[in-house]
Amino acid sequence: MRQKRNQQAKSAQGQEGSRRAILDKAARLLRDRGYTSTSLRDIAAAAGMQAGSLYYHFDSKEDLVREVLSLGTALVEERVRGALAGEAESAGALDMIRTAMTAHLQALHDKGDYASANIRCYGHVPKELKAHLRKARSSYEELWTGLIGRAQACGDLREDIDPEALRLAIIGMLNWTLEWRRSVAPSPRELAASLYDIVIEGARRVPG
Amino acid sequence: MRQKRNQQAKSAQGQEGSRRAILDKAARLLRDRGYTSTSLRDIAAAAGMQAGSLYYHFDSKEDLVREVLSLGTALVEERVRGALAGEAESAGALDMIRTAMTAHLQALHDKGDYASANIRCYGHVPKELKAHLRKARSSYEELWTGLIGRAQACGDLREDIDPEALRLAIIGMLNWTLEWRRSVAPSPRELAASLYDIVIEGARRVPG
DNA sequence: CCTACCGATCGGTAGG
DNA sequence: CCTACCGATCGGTAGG
Repeated sequence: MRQKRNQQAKSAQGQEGSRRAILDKAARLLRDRGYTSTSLRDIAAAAGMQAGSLYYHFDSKEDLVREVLSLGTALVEERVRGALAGEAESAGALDMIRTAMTAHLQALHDKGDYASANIRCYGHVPKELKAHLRKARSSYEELWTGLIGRAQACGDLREDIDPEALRLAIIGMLNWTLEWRRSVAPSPRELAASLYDIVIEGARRVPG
Repeated sequence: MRQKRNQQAKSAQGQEGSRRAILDKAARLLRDRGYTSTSLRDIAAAAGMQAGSLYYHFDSKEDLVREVLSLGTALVEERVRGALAGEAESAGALDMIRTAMTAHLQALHDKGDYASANIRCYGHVPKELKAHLRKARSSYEELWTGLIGRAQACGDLREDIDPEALRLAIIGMLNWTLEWRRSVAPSPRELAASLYDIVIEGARRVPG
């Protein structure tokens, strides 16, 4: 009886572990090869099982990929919200933007297979799945809209800049760093500092 | 005799026309679906021919795609160099950067299937082809390195900013606009003006 | 979870 | 350029 319960518990853990292993391997493959050139057989082999066995855990390829890419957005948002929550209460609006940029880059570059897979596959995914992912992104976009809006309201950022353009400029800069050759890229922290400096202070030399 | 020469000329034109039509259709499909989900049968059907007939014009899928994606880089570089060549001699270093940003965005958004295909497929392409494309990109990168270097040398841009970080920030901002929903995006010209303002002047509100 | 298999589709080729 | 076809591989399923 006890034996049986243990087996059930062990089995449940094994199932969850396998499921997580599949997602991990899928994230890496999706990041490296893209949506359509990542086959279920590739994913299964990487996870140490047969192709058909994936259907014990997922209903379809689209289902599996949806979970990977949704996690990608969720993990970035979670990390950024966590970093913001850890800020001192005295932090200004610009400090929070710098913190968010740093956390976003860290989520992308440190074990960021899920986030990278999302960014690199989003454009090539079936439209039904794309619509689903777009909704998940909007929550994160609102976070940034709030950060920028508060910085403008308290006078830290120019109010003549379209907040949506600024948000897309920042996100674009950050996400594009995935295209950099790894050898050239500095640490996420240094990278965030450089890009924050450029976009907030401006690249123009101020005379005097 | 004249008849025959005309036929030959016509035939040559027809071949070139077909070849160009194939590339055009392939560019659009590659932009929309990505590398691996664009089949040769899709491309052939869009160009009004049978799948096997593509091998009359190209040696392989990789060969066809290489030509599309290489053209993508070349067309952007050409447009930017053309715009810079048309600048007044009195143009300052920052004017030239603004001109280059505008031309880059115009090449991306106005009939920019080739450039968009390059940007969206680059990450998912076979590594041999990727190495080839990287070389083609480096010429364009040097153009930007030159623009930024001159602007720093003449005192228009801060010299404490890493020129490579600035180049990648600008290119990242510009290329990421392809991810915007079309309904939201303003014209390339307005877009370039907004992003130039953000990156050069900075988003911070200057007191006073 | 595996074995064994399905129909569909892929890139590519032979021969004209 | 087309017809007709190749072997390989795809996502997915039946039955255990």
